[in-house]
Amino acid sequence: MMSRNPADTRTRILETAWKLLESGDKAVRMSDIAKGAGISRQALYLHFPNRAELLIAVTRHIDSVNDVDTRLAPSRAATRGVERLETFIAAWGGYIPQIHGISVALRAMQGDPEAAAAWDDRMQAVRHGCAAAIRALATDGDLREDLTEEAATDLLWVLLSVENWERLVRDCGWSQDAYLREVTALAHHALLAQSRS
Amino acid sequence: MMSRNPADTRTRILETAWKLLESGDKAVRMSDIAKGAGISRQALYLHFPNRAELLIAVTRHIDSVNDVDTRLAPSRAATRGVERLETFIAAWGGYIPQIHGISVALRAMQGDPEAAAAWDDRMQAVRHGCAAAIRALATDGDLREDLTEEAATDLLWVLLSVENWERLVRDCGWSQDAYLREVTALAHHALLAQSRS
DNA sequence: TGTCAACTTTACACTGTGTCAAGTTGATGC
DNA sequence: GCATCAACTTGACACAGTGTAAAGTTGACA
Repeated sequence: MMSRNPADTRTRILETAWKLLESGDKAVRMSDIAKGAGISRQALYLHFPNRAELLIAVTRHIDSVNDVDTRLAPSRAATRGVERLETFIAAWGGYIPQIHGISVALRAMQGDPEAAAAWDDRMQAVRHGCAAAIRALATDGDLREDLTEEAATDLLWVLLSVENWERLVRDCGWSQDAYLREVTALAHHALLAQSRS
Repeated sequence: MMSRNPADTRTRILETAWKLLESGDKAVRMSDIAKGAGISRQALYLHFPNRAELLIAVTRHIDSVNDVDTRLAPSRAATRGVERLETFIAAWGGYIPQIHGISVALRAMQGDPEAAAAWDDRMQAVRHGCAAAIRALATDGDLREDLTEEAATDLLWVLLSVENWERLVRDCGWSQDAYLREVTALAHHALLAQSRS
């Protein structure tokens, strides 16, 4: 028993789970994570009460590793609405690949109310970002006239969903660059009063 | 034992499963379907080899009840590209509510390769419809110049995904009418060379 | 009357999650 | 040096849901 530091073990579990989820191919059972982290399956339950909590902890771990606030800083700093929209799409769209694996696992646990709530919270956070961008657009008078701010927020939020990223990048074989480019262009055409390329 | 006709029992199973999936609230186990159809759980396996095959049979049943070909006739009959796009969105978008329940169940069975393949097939069929509409647009010269036919097909396909419908109608509380209206408008702005309302 | 097909009941194997209890082991304090 | 404690181990078990197997019931039909 080399490393007996509980914090070490915890992060090793989280990193292992992240890696396994990211690789995506399989189902990722508790025993897989335990084996990957080099501990017994039961030891997982010394660190996390159940699978849902473990997955939720993984998302928080990914967030802290990636420093979400820093990623979003350019968007918050943007002065013009269009700029804010573009930087937000770049920030969130660039973050999706990181959380894609955990997203699949969490959505597959629809049965568990805790897991559902955790994923829902994250999506609501994204929605707030969308709302802020749309509000900035509206303030500049750049929002398409026949769209409510509410409706525009919903549309942008849906457009930027992880599922859409999965479809385009994984199913359609788009590169991450192509995804960002086309989604940004689509948002322009769909949301702005007059589209400027 | 009143109705001993196997075909009757089969359709009763399919209708029951459809109804239960549509209601959406719960997990819909084999025993739920059996109870709903008024037979024993084991009798299900006299009609379907496993859960995946049953779910697939439900989708086929829904298709036959709803007569998909008739729904798509207006789209195929459309002469101009824009008209074809609009009628296709109306047809498919109007069909989504019917298959929404089974869609959730089938996607939740990602583990099962048969279920995955079945859902994939259906999505590819939708994609073909998207491709036909895009091709018609391109032929008319109405497609946005900076879009490949391929890319435009991908975008339309993603836009019309069941997941996006779920988000907008279920999560955001849009009416089916609002969904069809806004999605059609979005497709116009996103895909057409110059948007005409 | 006998046979067959649809269906029933009971029982069990398998997988994956989560719980419980009784060890083992290494660091730390005294 | 010795006890203690926390992290971890092994092994067993309950539970849910799917799928399999086997033996019995029942109604239709020839």
